[in-house]
Amino acid sequence: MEILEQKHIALLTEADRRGDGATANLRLCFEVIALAAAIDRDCAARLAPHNLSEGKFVLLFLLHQMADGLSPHELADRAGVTRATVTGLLDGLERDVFVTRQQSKDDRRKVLVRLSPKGQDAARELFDTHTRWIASLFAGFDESDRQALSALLQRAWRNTDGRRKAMQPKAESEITQ
Amino acid sequence: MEILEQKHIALLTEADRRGDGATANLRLCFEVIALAAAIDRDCAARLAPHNLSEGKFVLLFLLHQMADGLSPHELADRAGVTRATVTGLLDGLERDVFVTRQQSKDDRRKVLVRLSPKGQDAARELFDTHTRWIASLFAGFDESDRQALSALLQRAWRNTDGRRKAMQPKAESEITQ
DNA sequence: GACATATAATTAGTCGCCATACTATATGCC
DNA sequence: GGCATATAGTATGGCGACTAATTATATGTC
Repeated sequence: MEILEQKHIALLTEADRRGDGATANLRLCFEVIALAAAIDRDCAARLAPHNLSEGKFVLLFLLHQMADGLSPHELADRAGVTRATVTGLLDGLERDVFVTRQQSKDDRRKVLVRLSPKGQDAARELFDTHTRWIASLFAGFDESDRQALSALLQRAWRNTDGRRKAMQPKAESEITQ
Repeated sequence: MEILEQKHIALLTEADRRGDGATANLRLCFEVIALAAAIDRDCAARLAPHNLSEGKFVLLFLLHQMADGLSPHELADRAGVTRATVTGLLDGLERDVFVTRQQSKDDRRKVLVRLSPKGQDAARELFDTHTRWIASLFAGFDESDRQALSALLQRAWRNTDGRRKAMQPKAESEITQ
């Protein structure tokens, strides 16, 4: 049984053939990506029966903490996606009656999103199920395992472009986004 | 600087508040996912200037190894996506003249996909650039680091649903997909 | 008070992925 | 030989993400 996917194996085989020496690092990278992809697939498969996706689940969860409701803008910020994406997710959630949209009184540009009773139930139940499942993936890891894995992941992460870019934003004269 | 994303932090905060004890495992899972997502983003950002996506890059690379061309079906199998997805990717690659489609003579249902000269160049150059970049993410890892990380990832992977399902397909009387 | 600017949400268009359904062609069996 | 079935490729439509543009509303300044 192999954690890697078809495409990774093809890439590795070719890299090996060329003998460029970095094959071991390539494999490692693909293992990280393949594990994450496997977890994402599991997550999607577990949420699908409820008519939910990962993105929708995050919104549900965010709203659950905020009894007063949140605006799409706030949801976007907290979920880390664009407002346009939130609009799309809310369309689905509203259609399936997990959520209601209601115009704000003090600022008529704003919309207030609240959980419906169905949404409340789903959020409460799924949050538990979900966190228990995720935790179970790492069942059997003790504190030293966790620290070892975390440290190794951090070391790789320090080499990503995205993190580099996030490091010196002060030097820029203009923030593009 | 934090490897985790907004949504992960929100989830963790709530789990912590509830004190369900599994927070450390949750965080670990999110770290894996966040690193993989960061790598995927970098990958997309590096390929975008060439008008390529990760999916298209894989096809380019697969074709590069096969001078005689491949059918969409074979491409789908080796890339690990559906034939329909391959059709879409090929549409884009053909539009940008990375690739040509040509009907097979011996089996008129079949199509033979080949790299154009532009595709050849792109594949050769990008394969090198790309593998060097990926390897550089794990620069500084020695063999024991690699084995440690790999072993930890494998342990988590053994707990995924997808892997479980792949383990006993013999017992089923019918293969649903 | 009016106009420039900022902000909120949505719409429209693109992309990559999927599942499903269709068309054309091969193949196997009676 | 002819019909059922399998296979190859594509079309269609959905989802979730993005950017850019649009519309409505606030706000700040002269």
